[in-house]
Amino acid sequence: MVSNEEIAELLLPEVKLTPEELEARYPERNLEKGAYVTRFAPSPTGFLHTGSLFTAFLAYRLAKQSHGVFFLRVEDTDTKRTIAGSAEELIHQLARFGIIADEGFTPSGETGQYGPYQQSKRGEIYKVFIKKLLKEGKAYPDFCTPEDLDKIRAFQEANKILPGYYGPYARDRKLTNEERKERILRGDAWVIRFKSEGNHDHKIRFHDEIRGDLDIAENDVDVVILKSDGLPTYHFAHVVDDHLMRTNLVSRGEEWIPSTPIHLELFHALNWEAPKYAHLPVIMKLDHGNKRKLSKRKDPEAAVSYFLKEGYPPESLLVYLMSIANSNFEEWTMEHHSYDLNSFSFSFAKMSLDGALFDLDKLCFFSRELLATWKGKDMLPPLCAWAKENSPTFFAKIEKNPAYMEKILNIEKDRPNPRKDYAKWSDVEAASRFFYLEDFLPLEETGFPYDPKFNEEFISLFLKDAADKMKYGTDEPTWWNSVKEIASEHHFALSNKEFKANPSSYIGTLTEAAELLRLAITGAKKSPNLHEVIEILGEEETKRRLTYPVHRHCDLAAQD
RNA sequence: GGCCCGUUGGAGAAGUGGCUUAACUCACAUGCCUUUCACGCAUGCAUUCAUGGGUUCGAAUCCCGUACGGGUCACCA
Repeated sequence: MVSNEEIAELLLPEVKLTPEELEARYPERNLEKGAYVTRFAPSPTGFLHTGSLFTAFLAYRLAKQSHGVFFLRVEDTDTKRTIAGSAEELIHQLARFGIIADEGFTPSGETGQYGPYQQSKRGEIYKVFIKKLLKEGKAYPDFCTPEDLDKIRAFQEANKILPGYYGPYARDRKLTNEERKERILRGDAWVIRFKSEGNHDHKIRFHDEIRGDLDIAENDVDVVILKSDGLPTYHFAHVVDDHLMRTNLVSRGEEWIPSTPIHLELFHALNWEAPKYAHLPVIMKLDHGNKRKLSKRKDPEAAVSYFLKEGYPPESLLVYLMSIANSNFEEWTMEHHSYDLNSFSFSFAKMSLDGALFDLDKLCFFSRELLATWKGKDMLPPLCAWAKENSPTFFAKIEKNPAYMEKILNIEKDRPNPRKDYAKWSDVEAASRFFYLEDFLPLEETGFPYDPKFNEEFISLFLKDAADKMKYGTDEPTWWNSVKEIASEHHFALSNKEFKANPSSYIGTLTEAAELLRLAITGAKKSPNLHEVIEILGEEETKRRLTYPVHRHCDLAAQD
């Protein structure tokens, strides 16, 4: 008679540690009541996905607001898909959003008492529990080749039976220990499967923190828990790690709901208490009238790097994500006049169940609102950082005279309702071009779309007069009065009413006069407050622009 | 295909049997303000809560069926 112990020994002779030793090595955490231990557990298989940021962010907030622990564990058990360096990149990108783990991987390395926090380095730990299950007869070696598995599946499909390695179709489950021993000694390749005691016709009920009670069929599949490469599958690694790392709240994407019964059965078999689960909705996108998951391949906004590159402040994205996560967040921001995410208490109860469509418009809205609350000095450093990475020419301009850029950023900021021009840093680059001579000169040469009702000679005279007589270095009303005076001298009506009452006695309206100035000075029909623009440009440059030979260029679509 | 989850306007959503002739926000539209644009302000935008049936004096809210959308059925996570 070959015992389970003997099989376990044959399979995993190198395992000497005991489960008890591990339990002692990773003791229960001593935290205040209600504190959540959460985690973000990415696979280092590529760039940081927007959905992952969402998941990571919420797990982070949950831990923070409950005075718990948030750790970052790298799930790299799929060695084939692992991309070197991507874990580091993930961690650094998360850090740019202020999401820095208390434990596990941080930008400055690995820390914490519950490590290693990288699954590929925990091989021995998993095997300790695999061996335990083996000894207890709760797991067994499976010698099926991929071809064998294909055959089983093909048979099931042909006979319209539920596919999978379970019950009567779990071929090697029925092997005797003698047979197992013989095949192991013979050197046949094996994996370890969990021996499920579940019944697919039974439903189990488990509580999801977001969705409430869920009734799902029990697991009856003998899932692989140890792959032929000696590493565990996700299912087993999750159960062991989250138990040993004392996670008490697992938040993950809703795609994990169907496999939760497997995890629950595993926890039960190991005699552990399962953590709470919260299955987060997935962020979707509308594609030809259909909702679908944000796709890495089709959607640029699926990659967090896209937003960073476009120059959305990380804070904006986070605010937007929180608005999708909790329906009451937006009202909270209005009530508190604040976008401080740390002050807002996130709750599962206010979470909607189906995946929100990613809405770039709304992101921009939040971003504009947020940036409007930042002064020039707050905006300058992140703007610089963005430009340095994404637009060297822009960066050079800023760096040459940061104070100048700060003034530009401060335009119309000093009032109760500041402008909301910028949703992202690249907007600043576009909007500030005319302030820089090297960008303005070529435009000036091409000419501007002056209203055809004025001839060039008149425009020249008016602008020249304005250059000479307008007041510089004064407050706005004084300046504006000087402009009005000049306009009046050139037979512009001082109000639209006056003009309407007596159109023949005026050459045009004050609005039209202002447009001429605006075009000459900024090159566009729309611009921020002219007075502030002039004050930033300075008297000399303003005069130069106003006295530059007038070129009319009517079909400049870009002048808007 | 089996199973699971979901379905309130273009988008995010409030709503948990009567206070809903369905909040609020974005987007859109119009108007006011204004030296332009933006801001701000005002107004408009679901006679209806995927759909059919049922329970009830009364349903977006409870029950059943249908449709649609999403997810999942790997030695991937």
